Amino acid sequence: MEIASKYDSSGIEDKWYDYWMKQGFFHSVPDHREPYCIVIPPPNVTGVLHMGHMLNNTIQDILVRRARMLGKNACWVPGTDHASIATEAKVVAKLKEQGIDKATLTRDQFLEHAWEWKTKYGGIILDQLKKLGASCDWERTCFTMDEALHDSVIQVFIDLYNKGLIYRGIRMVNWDPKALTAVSDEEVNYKEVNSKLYYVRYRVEGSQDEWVTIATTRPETILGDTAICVHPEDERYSHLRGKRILVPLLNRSIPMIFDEYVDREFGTGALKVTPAHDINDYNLGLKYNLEVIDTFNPNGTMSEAARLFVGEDRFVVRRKITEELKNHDHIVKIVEYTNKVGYSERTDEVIEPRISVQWFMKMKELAKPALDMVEDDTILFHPAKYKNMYRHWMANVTDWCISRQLWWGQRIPAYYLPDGSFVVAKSKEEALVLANAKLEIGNSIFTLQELKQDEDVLDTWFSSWLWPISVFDGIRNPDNPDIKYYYPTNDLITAPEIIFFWVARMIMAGWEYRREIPFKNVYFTGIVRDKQGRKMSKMLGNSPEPLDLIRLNGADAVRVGMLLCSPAGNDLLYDDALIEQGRNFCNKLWNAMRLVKGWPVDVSMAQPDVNKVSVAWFNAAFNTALQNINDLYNDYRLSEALMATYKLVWDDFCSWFLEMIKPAYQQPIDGPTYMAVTGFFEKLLKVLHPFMPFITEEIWHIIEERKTGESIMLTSQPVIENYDQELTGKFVFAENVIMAIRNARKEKNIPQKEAIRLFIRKNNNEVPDMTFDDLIRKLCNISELDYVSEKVDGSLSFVVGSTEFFIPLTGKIDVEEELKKLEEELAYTTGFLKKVMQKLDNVSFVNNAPVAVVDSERKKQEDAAARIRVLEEQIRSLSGKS
RNA sequence: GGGAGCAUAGCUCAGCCGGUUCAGAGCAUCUGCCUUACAAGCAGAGGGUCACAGGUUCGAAUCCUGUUGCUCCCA
Repeated sequence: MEIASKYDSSGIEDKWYDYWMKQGFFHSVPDHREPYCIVIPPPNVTGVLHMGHMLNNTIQDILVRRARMLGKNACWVPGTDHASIATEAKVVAKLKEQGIDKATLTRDQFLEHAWEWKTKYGGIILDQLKKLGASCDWERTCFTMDEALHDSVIQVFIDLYNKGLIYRGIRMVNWDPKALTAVSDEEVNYKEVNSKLYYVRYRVEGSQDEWVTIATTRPETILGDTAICVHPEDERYSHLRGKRILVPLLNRSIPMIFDEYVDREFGTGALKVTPAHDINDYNLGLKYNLEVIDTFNPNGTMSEAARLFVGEDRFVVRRKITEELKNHDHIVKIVEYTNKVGYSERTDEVIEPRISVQWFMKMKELAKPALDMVEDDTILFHPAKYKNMYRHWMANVTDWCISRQLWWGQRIPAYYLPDGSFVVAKSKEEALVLANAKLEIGNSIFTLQELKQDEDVLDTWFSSWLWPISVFDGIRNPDNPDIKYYYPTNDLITAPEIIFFWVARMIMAGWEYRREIPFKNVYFTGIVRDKQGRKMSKMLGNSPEPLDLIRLNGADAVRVGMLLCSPAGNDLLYDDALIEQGRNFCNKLWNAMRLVKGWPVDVSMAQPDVNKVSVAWFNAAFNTALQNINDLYNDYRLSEALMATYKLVWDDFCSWFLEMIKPAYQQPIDGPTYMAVTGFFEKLLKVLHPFMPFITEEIWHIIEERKTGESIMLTSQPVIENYDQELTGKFVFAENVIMAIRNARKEKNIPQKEAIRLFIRKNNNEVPDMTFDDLIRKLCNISELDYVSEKVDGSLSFVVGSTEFFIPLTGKIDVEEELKKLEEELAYTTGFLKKVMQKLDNVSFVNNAPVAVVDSERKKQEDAAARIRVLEEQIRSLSGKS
């Protein structure tokens, strides 16, 4: 059979993915086995696959596939998130393109469009994950607005409201004037911007020419000023006590107030107070009972209350009012200034602090157990450093604003009565019952028509925080078999950016509704950046198209490339070279298969000793490596587990083992060795499978005939078996000998084809160990290998440990060069011995250091001394001759 | 402004509850090789005052203090 010399992933990957799907290998139902469960961090329905998803989902797939091969009942639940703001923005934009204004639609009409959009685009990202090889249980695919999940959210809202944990309150919120909704503190990004600091003077009421100068970055808010505040101990302003000030342009009279809040060093030390448009001013307003004048409309234009510039945009007004203030001689100066401005994470619009009525959730009570469970390692973070960040946030947690002024999402189940009070209930009908039950006897009862449901929807995270429970319908049916079997889930793989948005809140919800953790481990991935360390973004155009990468290199290569350089929690600097490395590795594996498949097998042949020892050695190497790989997995050091596997395959298996047992050209291999080789190959494929699902499946089917319905993904991971522990150490010596001979050949230009003789002299009464002598003979093309008691003249020589090796050569020995090399080695070893002696001569060291350490130093001393004797003797005899 | 983390080879990182010549890995670089699995390869080589300055110790990349630089989180 002719097999291509280069591995080509095209065709192979789709073939196997279809096969896995058709066979239903990804599907899981509860049974007697130990469960292993991951719920996917649901990507937005607006999203398309980006590099971050690739990394994140590769890791999940590795863990799931491995768990499956460890005999667990593995279940990876996929799904998507409705993403209120992002999706609504997309739908609004799309409608606009079609000439439809959202404002002309009813809520129901709009939602119809939104669902249509979701049906059309919402599944794209999940389909893309299939190209990556993701072994999700697609039959369990969930969406945060599916009926079950929706109802769970509503039920939880009602429950928390009844427990007094949800309340309605007037607060300063982060208003997004573009999305026309409040957003939570976590959804505001602060960016440093170059702006200006305007020094504006306000006239003191009742005076002709007495002024107070304030400094502000937002002159457009002057129209909403309701006080001027200075520090009570600021002598510059003490004369203004009891005075009133006139707001420029409006001549509205406002009080002077005195509060320690003011920073005397900043600006002029006098602060204009605009309670409606600044959180700190708002607090001052509460304290001094100031008037609140909201001068902005929801869309960021000036409201009637501003009296000037009504209907004009806040940033246009900033410019215009500055002109106007100049004209009236109120501007003292304008200086350049850098400050931090909040931007909406969703729309990138400048956030406007705004007073409004919103729904909030109390966090303090829920945060306590959620913090404890991470502190005491009931839930483990990988890497653990994120515990610090988590602790800090949880200890300073503030109430969560959960209402959003949108239509796409779970509508808040609160119903308002004509008198402005409200009841919270699952349906309008139930709300009516509750409302009437509250009535005092004699009052006329309410009708359905009189009830008005709250217009707002809930924050998307208010549904995702239930995700690990709600995907199994564990809120509505807390005792159903799925939730009881799969929950708590095992691992969560996510980005540190959403540790508060999501991770912390899932832990809270898990405790509140199941009295259990939602997952045992949280693995934080890094951010995928470009070579210059910049975050990948559409705007910069610095992100490769993931599906192109997969098409060109194969999903296995992409998975390997991405993982190799991304230890948990460290950012990954993406480089095409990484994928190339993955691709080369696929090719290596492929060619190893070609080699082995190409050997004719002669079952009548006895197994040569050299093969026997080689097999025993690789068995030792494999098991040692497997132990290490298992340990790395257990520590969630996946990239290191991959690297260890990579080296086991490439170095130990391909570079050493296959060369060791390789038959001569066109010669057959013996049966037992061939069986061992294919056995090892299969074990390696299994260890590799979680990292590289496609190529391992392909090769697994090539190296042996398989039945329909069989798959490597259903096999078991190799377990540690007995092996000769001493063999690894003995091989290191042989390896050194082989490398020394290769070097000698290279230096002397002796081609591999030309056989050489090798003589070995043991010193210091050492007994020769001949375990690998045949192997050395084979790999180095040695025609004659003998032990001698005297040095061999006219030979190239080298020393390994304190054993001397001689390669007889005619006329090719450069004595000077040999001496130089020996002198160098001697100098090095002498230096080493000196250092060891320094330690051993130090009484404190011998007395204080552990016995094992001292012993090991003594051993070093002996070995070095023995080696020095041999080197010195070689030098003596060599220079004696010259 | 408050807090956290990091600094080791050209790059990405491991080592860090002190103890093997401990200074490592992969990639990159350089030198030989188209050796009948693989040039997407093989065989080798070079490369670091472990950010800087002190301290503790018989012994420090590892522990302590300070300095500098970078990153992240919160306000």
